[in-house]
Amino acid sequence: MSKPLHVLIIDDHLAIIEYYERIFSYLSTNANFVFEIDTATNCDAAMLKLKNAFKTNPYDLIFLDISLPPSKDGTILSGEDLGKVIRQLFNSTKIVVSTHLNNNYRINNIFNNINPEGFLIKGEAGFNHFTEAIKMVLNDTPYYTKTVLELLRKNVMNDFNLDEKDRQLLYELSKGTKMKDLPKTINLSIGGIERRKRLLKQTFNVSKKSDLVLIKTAQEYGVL
Amino acid sequence: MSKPLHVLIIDDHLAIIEYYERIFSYLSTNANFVFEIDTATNCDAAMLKLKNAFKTNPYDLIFLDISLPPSKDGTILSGEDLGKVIRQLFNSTKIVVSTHLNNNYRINNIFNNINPEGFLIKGEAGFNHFTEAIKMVLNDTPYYTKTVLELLRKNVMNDFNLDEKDRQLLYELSKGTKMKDLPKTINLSIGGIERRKRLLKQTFNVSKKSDLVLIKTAQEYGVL
DNA sequence: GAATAACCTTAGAAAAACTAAGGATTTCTA
DNA sequence: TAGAAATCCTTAGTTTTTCTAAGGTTATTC
Repeated sequence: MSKPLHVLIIDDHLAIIEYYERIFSYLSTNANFVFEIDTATNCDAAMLKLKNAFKTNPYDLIFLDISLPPSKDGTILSGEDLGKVIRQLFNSTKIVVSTHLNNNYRINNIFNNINPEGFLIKGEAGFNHFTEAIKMVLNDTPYYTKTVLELLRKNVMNDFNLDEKDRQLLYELSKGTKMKDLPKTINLSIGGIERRKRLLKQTFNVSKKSDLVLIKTAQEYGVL
Repeated sequence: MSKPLHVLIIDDHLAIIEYYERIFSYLSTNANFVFEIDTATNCDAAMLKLKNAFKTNPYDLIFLDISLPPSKDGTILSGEDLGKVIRQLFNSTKIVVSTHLNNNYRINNIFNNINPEGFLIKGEAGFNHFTEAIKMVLNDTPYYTKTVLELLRKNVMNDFNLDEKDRQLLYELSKGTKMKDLPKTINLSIGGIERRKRLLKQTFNVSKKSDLVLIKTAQEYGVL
């Protein structure tokens, strides 16, 4: 019998953890896998498990929720930070992100920060999706659910060449941040920001239209 | 009983067509689908089918090979052109591209020109992949095989902000075009092209390395 | 080893991006 | 609804980036 696959489940809802455990146990009996499963319900517990595993028995697979309460010392703010740590610590650990977040900007950020092998949106993933995801990811094939795939697809398509500031601007606008407050976060003069907004409206073909239209269009294109 | 799904299979190998037909027939008996299947083995035949279907019975699903012999009149050069026509003619037809091509530059182009709902690399797709692809695509969920997914994933990740000229430069270099000939195709002075190449090497962290290294790195990142 | 192409530097021109300031217009709100 | 606040749109001037042109150095190759 081969060495069991070391798995860590990180989620702040016990019910979800139990759900995942059931899925792994199903795979054990039906697909000939052997798992050794750890769990953590918050960032601190997760960090502890990760540090221990680092020395002795690195994880093969980590299920990672993004919305987690921050660590006590405030250094780890979410599952996203945790994911970054995992990538730093282990280089062959497969990460499967499972989250209810479903807006493009956040998904994009998660790809940039974690680049997970699997990415499931909770609302669209059921038992079959999870079993499939585990099998695929362990087999070196990425697994993404519908919303994620659609975002990826839009992403290859459009070639807008926005830089970080553009994206930040769009994001802040979508949150309703006021123009006069933007220079604090974006490091440009009001004029410069206005210029960029004008150009953004141009690239999205919504010149002369409202900011709301800009935001919605950017979202449609999967940029936001 | 519901209206049958109108399917067109385009591939220049009869064996492949018969293989696909078997898959559709399997789905008919095992997954309660009803298909009406047309086939075409070259661009002209495909165009004819498309034009006929346009008036009477538009296709729900089209399986499209990319490497096809060009049409007699030389207007349709490959499955890629055919895909563009399909997108122009029909707006609700799902396209599944199945091809043996597997380099990033071509895959990228196919996304930009056709943006298929399904994309399978022939070497990595077997019976299960095809049945799964059909079911998923008809259910409005994109389906892509491993290589394609990995490319898409790289694509969200890297944020190099290359413009058309950069890409063109990389492409020409990869073909072995000489620097002195580039101004003819790229519309910049030699100096400007040299500058861009220097910057490209910088963004890919291969400054001071050879052009070949640049090309290979760009390919690894899925840009080329 | 001479020709050819690639690479690098420099100086200057041209274009693009940004700042700052002020006025016109719209939107908010008390 | 009048006044305040925020946005939008100029303009003029500065800084930064990008490009051209030309010439010199270093590899390649025939």
